[in-house]
Amino acid sequence: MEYNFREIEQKWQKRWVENKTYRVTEDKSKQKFYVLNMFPYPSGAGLHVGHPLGYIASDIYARYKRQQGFNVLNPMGYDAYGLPAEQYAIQTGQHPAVTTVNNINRYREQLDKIGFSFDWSREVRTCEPGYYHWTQWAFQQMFNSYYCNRRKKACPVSELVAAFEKQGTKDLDVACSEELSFTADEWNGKTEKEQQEILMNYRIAYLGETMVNWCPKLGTVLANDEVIDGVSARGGYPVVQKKMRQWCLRVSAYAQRLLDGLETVNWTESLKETQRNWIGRSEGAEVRFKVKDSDLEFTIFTTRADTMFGVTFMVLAPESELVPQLTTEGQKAEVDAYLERTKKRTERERISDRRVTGVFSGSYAINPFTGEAVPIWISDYVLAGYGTGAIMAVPAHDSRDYAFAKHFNLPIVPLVEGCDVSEESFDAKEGIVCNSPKEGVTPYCDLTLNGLTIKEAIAATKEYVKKHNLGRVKVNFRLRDAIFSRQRYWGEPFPVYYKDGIPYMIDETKLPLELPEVDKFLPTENGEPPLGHATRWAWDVEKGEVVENSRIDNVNVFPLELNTMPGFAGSSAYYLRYMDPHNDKALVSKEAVRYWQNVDLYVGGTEHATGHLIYSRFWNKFLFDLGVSVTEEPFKKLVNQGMIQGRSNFVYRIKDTNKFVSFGLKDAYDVTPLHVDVNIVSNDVLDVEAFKAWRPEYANAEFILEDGKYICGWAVEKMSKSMYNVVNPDMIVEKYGADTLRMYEMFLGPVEQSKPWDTNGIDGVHRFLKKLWTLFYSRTGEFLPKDGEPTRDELKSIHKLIKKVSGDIEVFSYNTSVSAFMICVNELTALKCSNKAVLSDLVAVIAPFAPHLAEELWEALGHASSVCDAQWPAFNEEYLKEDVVRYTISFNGKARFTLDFAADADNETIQTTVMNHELSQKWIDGKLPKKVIIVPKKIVNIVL
RNA sequence: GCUCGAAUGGUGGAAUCGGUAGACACGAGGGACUUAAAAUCCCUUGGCCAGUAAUGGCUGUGCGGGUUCAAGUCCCGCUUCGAGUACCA
Repeated sequence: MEYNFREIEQKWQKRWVENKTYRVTEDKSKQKFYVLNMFPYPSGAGLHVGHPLGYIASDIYARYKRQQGFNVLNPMGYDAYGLPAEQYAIQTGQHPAVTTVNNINRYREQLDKIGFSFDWSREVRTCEPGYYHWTQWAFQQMFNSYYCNRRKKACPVSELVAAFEKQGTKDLDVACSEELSFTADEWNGKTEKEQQEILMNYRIAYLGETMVNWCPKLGTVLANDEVIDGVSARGGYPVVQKKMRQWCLRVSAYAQRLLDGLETVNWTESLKETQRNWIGRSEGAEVRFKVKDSDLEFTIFTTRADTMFGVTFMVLAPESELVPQLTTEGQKAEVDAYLERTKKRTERERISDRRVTGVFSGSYAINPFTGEAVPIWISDYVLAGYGTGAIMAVPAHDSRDYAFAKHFNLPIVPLVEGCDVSEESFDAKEGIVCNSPKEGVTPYCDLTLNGLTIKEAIAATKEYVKKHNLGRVKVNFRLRDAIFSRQRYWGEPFPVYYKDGIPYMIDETKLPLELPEVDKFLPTENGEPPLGHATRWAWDVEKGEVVENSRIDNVNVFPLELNTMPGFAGSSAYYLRYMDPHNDKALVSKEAVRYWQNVDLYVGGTEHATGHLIYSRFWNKFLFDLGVSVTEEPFKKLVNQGMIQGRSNFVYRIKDTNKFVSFGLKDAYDVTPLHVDVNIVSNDVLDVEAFKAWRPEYANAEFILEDGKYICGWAVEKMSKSMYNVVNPDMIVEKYGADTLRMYEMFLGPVEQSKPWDTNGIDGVHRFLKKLWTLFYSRTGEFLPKDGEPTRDELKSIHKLIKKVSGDIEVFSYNTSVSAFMICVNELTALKCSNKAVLSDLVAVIAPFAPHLAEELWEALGHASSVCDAQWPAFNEEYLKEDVVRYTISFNGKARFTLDFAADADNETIQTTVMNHELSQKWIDGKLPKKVIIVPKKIVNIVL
């Protein structure tokens, strides 16, 4: 009987649905295990063969854990808000909700064919009100919280207000946008509006005036991780800097915790490193500089406090608030011209064109360590957003300052013994400090760093700064607050209305605030976001409901926020929602979250390293402070699956003809390589007839063949329609079955590694499954397995397999597991094994990989339950023991011959036997060997 | 520029603690069955050399050194490729 995968797979997929096989509930009698995939954005293109890679890997793990007796949560859902659906809506007028649902249905259809063990009853979609209710709710909680640096957690803003009323900002140590200082009396004397504005400085979700990445083409702002090389990550449109009032999340408050948390999670070192770099902690000092002939002073941040004596000028960011204050009359025209020029440059230009530019402000700053006056310059190599937006320039020891000094002919003072700064700066933090204070100059302060190492000098200077109150020791982070507003339609609406220009949260009990209908998805004529088109988008405070805009009256009815939330809002806490997806009272119930805790295994791509994986850790930490989440970190272990690239094929057309020459002969002609659809190429051999039928212009194509075949060239490229290298999983499933697809994707190589898709090897895997089938069914359809005692060889083979696969799954080495299956099946076939017990074990261990086939065979073997609940077999070392162990006998590391010994032979016996062996005598040649090394089970090496 | 990772046959990739490479699969070549094809099965397959043959020898994991009885694996110095990040003071 043939292995009829189509029938088998259909049958079991239906049964799984009927029997609710993958439904999970909180079961306190079992240990939980939470497996999660990064949920997909359902794009219009559908799934290609690369998408399921991670899902298959995690599905195998989930099934394996279940067979080990764990209660496994393995959910799936959709990150349904996003730009493509909205862009499509703008072009076609089709409502994004419709596009999204269509895409989701298509995804679901494709996913179902692969046989995943997802509990679809827990599906979430970020665009559904029942889901974004809790996205909005979390935002409100952030609005109502501030971050206390002392307790290192988020606390209610009401506590902060109480503190202001009692003692103003005295003893305040909280995360803020700007250091403010006021007394209780001053606070109490302020109007509501003024107080609200001050509170914005402290809220975790706050409205802030910030420089944003504005993408004119998309008509929206983008977060830093959504901008790559100065263009938008989606669409690749130019991005410019613009100051805007936006909702922001005070992610920076959590910088230290985000950094510390990395030590506690089981992620790859490289991913943790990426996050560390993104968080960018740097220890340094803030030092105040007075402005010459003025009462003004300003603060700079430096990590190189030891270089205070090498400061030869100061630089301000063009956007710095100090610029207008420090620009002198005489320089004003020049400065304004410079500011105008830099403003026009996009982020991209600033990156690509790194010419040294700058302008003198006309003012001088007094170095607090030397009393020296140094000129203050303005240049765009200093960033407004980092540190204080102002730096002290030490050209001798900073390459950027060096380039600037050279360009504008400013002095360079070296401070490290023996360093040569005639050609380039000496940036290394190694060496002995000299020149401080400058030789021959009467010291202005009593600090001498000469003779110290740079490290010691930094510490000494920091100490001095503290002692003399010249500034303070400071830790800076590169991590910025996340900009949380998008000028888009297809996103979560903010549950916010505006009264007198001040944002207020709509009542928590009235959530969710549903996305309104609009007739156009573009910005309005006066530049408002698309929600500006909504006619019913006002909030009646009295009634607690959305009403017509016409009713806005400044008493009870107020306009609602027009921005929507960014893509990462909905994906930041979805793993919590899966624990309790239908709860309309809370994001997640206490019981559910206490049971499921956090994600044990998270599988997804590295592209989310600085986006989703930062935001969602932040979001979780915030919810942890609130007591909603019960763990500090959301994802215990993280596996990054590699990207599957396309393997494109080429045909070579001889120029100006319709003649195509085979790969091996192409060098003899003048040819143009052309992409050819990989689906009509097999093992790089072109299906010539299919090629003629592929495109009308090729109908009359002629071919120059080699060995009667047309061989195509190939290259690894991104999988995309335009390269004709997209392989659709449905096609593979249709041709070979889901089980073959699953096993083949795993066999392709390590899950973490990126690799090109190549359908060529799939026959081998399919052949293997057919071979497995023949262990169970004869050609005539007779069921072969019989009761009885397994032989020693059979036991050895199957236990070797169990041991190997058990170990491999734990470390995600699925490709070697598939090899092990092949070896075992070959062995059992050779042994003509028909033992039921042995074959049951085989089916049980292959079940996570090929669930449909396993179910079919499991049932045939007479088991009543699903193979999903088949206990994972234990291996017995006894069976793996060899009777005889073959040793390789080496002399000075060169293998010479082999000898067999009983497995339990002791070293002394082995040594004696080897030394007395006639073949050994030839090499030893009568002399005594220096050393005999016996490596257990492997080698006897005799050192002569 | 900085950080991290990788490099093994024609190809994808194996190789726990350093243990004497190339598992498994593809492709290729040869053979069996068949009128023929498909399917299936068997043999060979890193390179070079010797032999009628079983077999034997040399060489071989990007390059150059080193440690070791023994190095794909450890150490030092390079080359190339990939990923992340980019004026972060």
